[in-house]
Amino acid sequence: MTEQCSHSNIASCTLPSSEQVARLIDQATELCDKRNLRFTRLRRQVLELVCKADQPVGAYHLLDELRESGRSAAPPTVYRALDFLLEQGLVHRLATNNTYLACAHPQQPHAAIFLVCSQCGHTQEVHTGGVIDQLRRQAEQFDFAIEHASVELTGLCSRCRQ
Amino acid sequence: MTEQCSHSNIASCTLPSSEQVARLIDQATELCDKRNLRFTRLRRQVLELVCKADQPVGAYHLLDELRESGRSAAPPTVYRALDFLLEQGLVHRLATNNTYLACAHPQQPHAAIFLVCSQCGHTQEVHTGGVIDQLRRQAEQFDFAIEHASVELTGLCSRCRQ
DNA sequence: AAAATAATGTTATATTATAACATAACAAAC
DNA sequence: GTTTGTTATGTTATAATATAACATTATTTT
Ligand SMILES: [Zn+2]
Ligand SMILES: [Zn+2]
Ligand SMILES: [Zn+2]
Ligand SMILES: [Zn+2]
Repeated sequence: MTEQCSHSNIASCTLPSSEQVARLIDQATELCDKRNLRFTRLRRQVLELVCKADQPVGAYHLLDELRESGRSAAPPTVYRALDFLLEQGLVHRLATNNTYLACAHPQQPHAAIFLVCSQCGHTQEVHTGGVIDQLRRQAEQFDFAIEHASVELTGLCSRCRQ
Repeated sequence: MTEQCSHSNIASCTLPSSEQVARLIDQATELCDKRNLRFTRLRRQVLELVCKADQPVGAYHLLDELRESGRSAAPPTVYRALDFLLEQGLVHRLATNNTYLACAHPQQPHAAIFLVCSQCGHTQEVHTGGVIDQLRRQAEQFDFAIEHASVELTGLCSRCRQ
């Protein structure tokens, strides 16, 4: 997991510290508890793997990691866990490259946009009310009610531009 | 193809008229001519199929239609044609549902956003400089240079809301 | 403890897309 | 107009992503 918080952009290319991962797992535990949902060992393990990755990861990469960890796993194993995490807003899915990444702010529901580096894969989640509001206004002009906004910007990150 | 022009929103749910399809084919012919590219029979046929569809279509749907038309075709047949059309800006690809639709304004390069109805599949291409400009500004704050913006809004279209 | 529910295991298969190499069509050069 | 190089297409196989269907296990409720 990269530091995806738009408020601490400077550290955005550092590797995920174990503290950051632990914090997200704690938040997830609390959140599932609050919602009376089972944060099972499998779901926790998949979230950990997604958090630890320094880039969005594919489902089959997670599957390999689950297997390496000794657990018996097949595609449905990982897809079901990912579906749960997606429903709970703990991870996001990037449609442009079929990958999954941990949400940086799972506590409150939010719309986000993603900056995906086409060179190094580094991906940053940005919470920006402004863009989403403007999209909503645009959609309203067409009498269109947005249920989900997928905004994925592909390009070069600051590091790769230098 | 649906009428995707943001200037004639009212007709957005009408079926594509053969004139509209013919117009887009003409534009494509002219455009390829200008660029010294070969608008072959296959490429024309695939573009026609995409244009005639009243919704974005999947690659394998196009493949079936090619075969029904009597042509020998395999997956690479359609994907290569689609790649060409994508490169030339004649069609767009929707990442959220792996479908392809004809560009409403292939003449000038542009960034577009898509309103995808989750109920009827109707999809509208909207050209809106404002949103893209704001996205670009947001990205600049992170020293990020956008190469491609994928903005796909899923929700209910006006017809399905009633 | 029994019954109901939810989660996971397991096998098979669907869907989307590309690799690799052969053939054919076309364009440029001779 | 034939050779030569280039581009496009045909063809077979396979990769990558995702889901269906049903059996088993774990958890919760009664
Ligand atoms: Zn998030
Ligand atoms: Zn980068
Ligand atoms: Zn367009
Ligand atoms: Zn609709």
